[in-house]
Amino acid sequence: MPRMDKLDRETHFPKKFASMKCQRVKVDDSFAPALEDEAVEVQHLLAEPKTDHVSVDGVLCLGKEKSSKCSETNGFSFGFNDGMRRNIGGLHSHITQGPDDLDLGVLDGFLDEVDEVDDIHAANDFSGAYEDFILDVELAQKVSYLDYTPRDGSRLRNSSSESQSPGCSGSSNGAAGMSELSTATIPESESKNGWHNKTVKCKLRRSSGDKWNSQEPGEDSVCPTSDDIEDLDELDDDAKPLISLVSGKNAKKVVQAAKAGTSARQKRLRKPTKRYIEELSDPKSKQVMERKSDLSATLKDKRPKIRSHDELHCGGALARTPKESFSENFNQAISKGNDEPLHLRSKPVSERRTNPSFISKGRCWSVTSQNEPCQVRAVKFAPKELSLTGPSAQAPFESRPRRGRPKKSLPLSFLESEDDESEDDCVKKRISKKSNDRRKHQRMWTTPEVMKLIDGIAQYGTGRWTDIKKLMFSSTAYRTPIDLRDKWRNLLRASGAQKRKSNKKEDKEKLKDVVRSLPSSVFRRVRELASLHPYPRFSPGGRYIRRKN
DNA sequence: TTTAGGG
DNA sequence: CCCTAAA
Repeated sequence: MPRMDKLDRETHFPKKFASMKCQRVKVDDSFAPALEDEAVEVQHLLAEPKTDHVSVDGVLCLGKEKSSKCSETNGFSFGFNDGMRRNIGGLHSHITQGPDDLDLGVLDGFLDEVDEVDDIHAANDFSGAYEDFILDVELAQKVSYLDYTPRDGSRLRNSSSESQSPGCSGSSNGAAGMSELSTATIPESESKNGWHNKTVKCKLRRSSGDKWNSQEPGEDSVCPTSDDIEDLDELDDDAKPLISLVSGKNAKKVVQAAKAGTSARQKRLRKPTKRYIEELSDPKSKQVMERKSDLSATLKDKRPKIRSHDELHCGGALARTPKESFSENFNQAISKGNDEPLHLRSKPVSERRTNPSFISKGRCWSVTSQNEPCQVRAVKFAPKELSLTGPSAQAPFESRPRRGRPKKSLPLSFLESEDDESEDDCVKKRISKKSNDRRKHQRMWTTPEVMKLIDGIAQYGTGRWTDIKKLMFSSTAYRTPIDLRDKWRNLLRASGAQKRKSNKKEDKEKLKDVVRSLPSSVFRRVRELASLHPYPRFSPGGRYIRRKN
């Protein structure tokens, strides 16, 4: 699609929104009336019916997905609404809170949850339709939240024709409309980030209210460690290099930066090259792009380099490749709090994974459901302060590569923010800062988990981590055998069952934290097992110890 | 692929 | 938690 010049866009947008507001004035104002406008806008955008530009992407997806996918979607949407609702109550109080006030532990939990979403995605293989939705959301967000002039506004003209809840069962209309929107939108780092920031709050809130309270006594004592803090700081730092680059107008720089980037995380975030996008933008080339993605995945370090950005608009929606990119987007959306089933999130992963009901709730994925007001509002709440909250509020919206087999290949996820040409560098800089960094996806070990681990070791001894994983942690996908082993290593150190070679204060402190958070009984067992199943198979004396079993 | 070990 | 070497 031809790119609109700025002027054009600017003039069109306001109109559109003005009309939108009129149409939906009723949306539920029980909450912060001032926010209503934006809320309405968002809502409307989400419901945006198709326009003349039917994105091929959307159509394809719709056709392919069929019923199975629908049910999956339903689960999410429903869950999200539900969660949001619960969430909203607490938002106010947190909005003004500074980043430092956030409970890091909670944040940690939230971050972990992002990963889980990824898992879910993997299981269900969501595709295009969701992407579109997500993109939509992003657009909506951009428009309603950010105070800079929206672009491509002209493409949103058809807002007058409302199509309620483009559910999965609905005609291709809804989906098409969404994809249309997304095409116009093209994730800009700003919008994305804006969302991101906002949702972090929401989630944090949710987590703190629910998760923590429901924890076991032993876990209550688990406090954020200095590690957490450090990580957060790191995030900020990591983001910096990218920020400046992203703000630059040419994608080239970004690409270079990505190349030069030392952090793997940054690499993953890398934006799609122009050429790549262009190719993908061609409706016919869907297969081509798939192939391409595979190729790029294969070529570890050889990433496509491109430059032009004009095609990005078209490419955006289409460019999303099946898996990786989508998963990322999906997660993004999730982290943005848009469609995320918060109630699911707050649950232990194991529960979620095992409970099929959440993916087949029987509800339709409808953006305009009764729950919507909540959604919108929640979004709304993402106070600007959030974007100012700094590093600690940051959270990754991207999940790490699937556990277990970390793919060396570069995920095509860099599609995230392909639009570089943006003029509003300021906004972008500020916000992109947050989106571009990733936090280590760490999941706190809970006491029950530790106990399970210990049981497993008692049964199998050390060295059979896969077995332990399978038997004791079959329901928790996020714990890999390696994780188990690492945890055991840590436990040994913490329990003093192992000679501690690190005499650094820092390390000791950390260990102390661990000890504090776990019941002493646990450590007793650890010590027992340590003598029974020596971990380093070489005893302190240097003698090899045969594994029992 | 899994384990072990180092970072 | 991540990565790599070795088995």
